[in-house]
Amino acid sequence: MEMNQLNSSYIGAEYTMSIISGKWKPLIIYHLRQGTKRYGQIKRLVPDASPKVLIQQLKELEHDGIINRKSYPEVPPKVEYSVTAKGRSLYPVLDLLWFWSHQKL
Amino acid sequence: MEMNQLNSSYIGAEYTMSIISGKWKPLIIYHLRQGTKRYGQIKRLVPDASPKVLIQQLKELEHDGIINRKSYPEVPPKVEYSVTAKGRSLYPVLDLLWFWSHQKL
DNA sequence: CCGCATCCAGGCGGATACTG
DNA sequence: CAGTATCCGCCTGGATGCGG
Repeated sequence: MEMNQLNSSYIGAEYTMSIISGKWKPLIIYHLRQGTKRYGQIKRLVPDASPKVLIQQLKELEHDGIINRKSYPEVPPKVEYSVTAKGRSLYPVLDLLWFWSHQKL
Repeated sequence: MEMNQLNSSYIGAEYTMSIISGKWKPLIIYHLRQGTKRYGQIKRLVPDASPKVLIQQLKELEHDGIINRKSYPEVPPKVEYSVTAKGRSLYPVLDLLWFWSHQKL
């Protein structure tokens, strides 16, 4: 499928946006892009997100197959988040969105 | 400014999305991409949008400099909408969003 | 340490009827 | 023809306190 032809409309663009358009999702993905992180680390990197919302966004990203959650059966608990292959395929999209916003026209 | 370096975080990606993430905006831009259109034509091309919401989306796109509104002082009224240069610079973004959603992983 | 439960507020979009 | 006006439901995200 070639991009230059037959984007029959932009149906589907909304789908992509629905996946990355949570309040903290781009930031979460950005930080996880630097490498696997524990929940507490993410919490500190995104301090303005309340725990409820942060968990919510992580769950949605996990549900959409963008990130992976790995829980270790330890005490105290340890949970690691990392970006999946599908998630990595989003990098060019987020890069372009970022780039457009910083462009002078 | 190069895209491959220093996207200091993804701050800004949200801005781009806020511009194109109205319910009918991608579809509106898609249709206007084919050429200048009158309000009534857009209304027929996007029939599921109520007049209120359609106008609202057009106004926001205009306010953000994505489309241009040209009103002719005639009776009956005639209004034409077209995509601006800034709006055209969004095409690659929307194309990529569309492409990602149709990708098999 | 890593969450979940509850309550709440603001904004977006839908339905319908009306106007210069 | 090209919009306005009004009312209203839903969903996202925020605040706060509790639990395994």
